[in-house]
Amino acid sequence: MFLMEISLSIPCCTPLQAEPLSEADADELAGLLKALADPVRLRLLSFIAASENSEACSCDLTKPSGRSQATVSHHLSQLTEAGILEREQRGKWAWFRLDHERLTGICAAVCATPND
Amino acid sequence: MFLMEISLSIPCCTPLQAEPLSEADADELAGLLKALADPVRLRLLSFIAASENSEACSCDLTKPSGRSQATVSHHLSQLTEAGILEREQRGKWAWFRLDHERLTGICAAVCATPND
DNA sequence: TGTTCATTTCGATGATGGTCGATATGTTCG
DNA sequence: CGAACATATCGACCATCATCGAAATGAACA
Repeated sequence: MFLMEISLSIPCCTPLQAEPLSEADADELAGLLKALADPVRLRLLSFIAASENSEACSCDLTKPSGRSQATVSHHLSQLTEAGILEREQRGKWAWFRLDHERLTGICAAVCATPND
Repeated sequence: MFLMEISLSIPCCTPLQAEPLSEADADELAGLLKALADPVRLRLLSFIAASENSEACSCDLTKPSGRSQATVSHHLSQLTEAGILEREQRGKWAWFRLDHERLTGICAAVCATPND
């Protein structure tokens, strides 16, 4: 059973339910949602979120995802390009951290209503 | 400038950030996000949300979307199948209403953290 | 500098998905 | 029942995308 409260400010996109979305705004929000809308990417995010400090090394992500190293790199790039992950090079390893604000911004754009 | 507060309970899916998602949970959540992740569908939702009582007739959605009647019907079906829209037949017209709970449930699954 | 290892990029392939015209289904009304 | 209209389904086409092996890039270290 879950009961939770989320406080949001400064969404990343024009809110869906505030007024009719322009084509450009719809493209932008759809692009971010597309980045989320893949089971492998969701599991990568989930794995990272469950790790210490919400960050994980790329080398630890290949095995649990069940995909090739090239495919995992591809997905991580997409999430990074969408601003949902942040990439940091540490020695020869690449570390990825979750950007919680970005994620809540996307949610705010989808769910926020004018009366909020 | 937007400043808003969203109260959530009973998300529709296993939360992304609570623990590592199973493949089945990831597939389910990805399916719902895919339903959202299209600019035409986002604009349809936005148009409906901005209408009286958060509902609109299919006949009023074709023109503003800039797509053919067949394509609009296709998108409305996808949103309905995902539970984001509810379809109701009134005479020969089909009316669609936004399911706010479903939408906030999806957002909760994406954004909710264990400490919420 | 050259070797080693982690990661990205490239190229190709198969699958999924958005789009539309045409047709089918379903609803109202005379 | 039959005509008229709204919506859904069908079939086809084209674009996008997930996937992987192979090759290229980048970083550490001897």
